[in-house]
Amino acid sequence: MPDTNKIDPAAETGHEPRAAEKILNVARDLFYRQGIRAIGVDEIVRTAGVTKPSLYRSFPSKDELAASYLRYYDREFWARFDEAVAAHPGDPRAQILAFLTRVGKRTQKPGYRGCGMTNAVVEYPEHDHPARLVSEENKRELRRRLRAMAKAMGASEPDTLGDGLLLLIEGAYISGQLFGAGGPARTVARNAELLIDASLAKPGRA
Amino acid sequence: MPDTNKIDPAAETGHEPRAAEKILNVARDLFYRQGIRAIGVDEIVRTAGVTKPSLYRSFPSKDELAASYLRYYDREFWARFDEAVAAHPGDPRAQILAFLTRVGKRTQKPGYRGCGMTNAVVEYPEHDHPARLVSEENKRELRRRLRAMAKAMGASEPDTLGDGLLLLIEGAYISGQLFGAGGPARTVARNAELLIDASLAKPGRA
DNA sequence: TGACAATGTTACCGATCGGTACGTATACGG
DNA sequence: CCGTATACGTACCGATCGGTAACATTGTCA
Repeated sequence: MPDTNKIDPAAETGHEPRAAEKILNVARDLFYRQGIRAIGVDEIVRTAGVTKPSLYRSFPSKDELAASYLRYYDREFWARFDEAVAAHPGDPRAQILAFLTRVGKRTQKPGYRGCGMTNAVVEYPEHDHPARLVSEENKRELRRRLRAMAKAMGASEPDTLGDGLLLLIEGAYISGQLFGAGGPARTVARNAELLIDASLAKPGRA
Repeated sequence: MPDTNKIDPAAETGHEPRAAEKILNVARDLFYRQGIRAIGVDEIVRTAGVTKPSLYRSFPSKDELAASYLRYYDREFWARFDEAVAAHPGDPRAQILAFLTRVGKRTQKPGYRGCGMTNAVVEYPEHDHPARLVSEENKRELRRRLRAMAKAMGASEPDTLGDGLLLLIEGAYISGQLFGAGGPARTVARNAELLIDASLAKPGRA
């Protein structure tokens, strides 16, 4: 299924960047670092060195530009996720821990701003906003995969464990940008490890 | 230490609400439900049935009004937290679980919008923003208390457990507004229970 | 009743918001 | 050399942003 925006600026490389590509690259950077609502289209086109009509020729609206930014972010996210999965074939526990170890490290880097999609959900509570739709789809799929991995691990309550891992992940995204280096997000992999092992033990209490 | 805003509209009741009080009440509702950046001062004063100079005589700026909203939110938060603590004297495990059980329930209610302070951090990445300062102070104190409670429980890695609980809490705030009813936030207390019990067992692995 | 302080109101400010009508430059095929 | 299509820029739109100057109203206490 094709993108909503008319052009895919990251299609092939080798050419000098077209206006649409420069715009999306700048928008990705500014939207992520400052927030979508905080950045105006004027600032985007000024930074990209283009003009406003160029933006609106490639993207129907600012909201759709934001959605394109998040679709890009979504692809990057799954690339990172699948990389961790591919590093430990057939071992979902190691897959999750590898992913969370890298998340934990990223959260400690200066200027970390959390998950672009999570942030977009906070910025846009309206359920039909283009940016939110992309984010919600990503999170639903993440939840589905985490639950499946928890089941594959043999957890006694796979849905609980999958959801618990998602809570830890989202908590790491937020805590990372809230506390910076040395914050709670540093422990996300270790806490996931504890939670997983506790869930693999027999039924637990009543 | 007194508030930054000139007036405390929730000081005593029994009088017909002054403009400042009406403004703050409306701002609390709109800022929480829609987000701070999404709401303009015109909409606030219009909804409150007052005019703009009334706002700016009681609050130095919109940013400071947002900070006042968050200070109010901070007080409500600690009231809820201390209520759970007081319900289980000397039993930090039960205190945490009581608090998280209520958090989990709140996240399932329609229109749930997460934690106002967490949302403000996402909306304002600048570290010197008045709204962010209030939120960061709240979160630092929460982290401190969670770690202290983890230590009081006798956790083998108290800082790890305290931080893990904070990750679960922040994850519940986000997931609650992201997934709505039936989302992962429902399991926050159960996952905290698993994590706590795993952390109370002996050292774990290397 | 008169003076003062607190509060509310009308009307306005420059800046920025997202978005667009319309003209211009460049590349390419005939 | 011309016609056409594609890509980009100039100049502008009404609406809304956060914030304010100047004036009117009210309550209180002497």
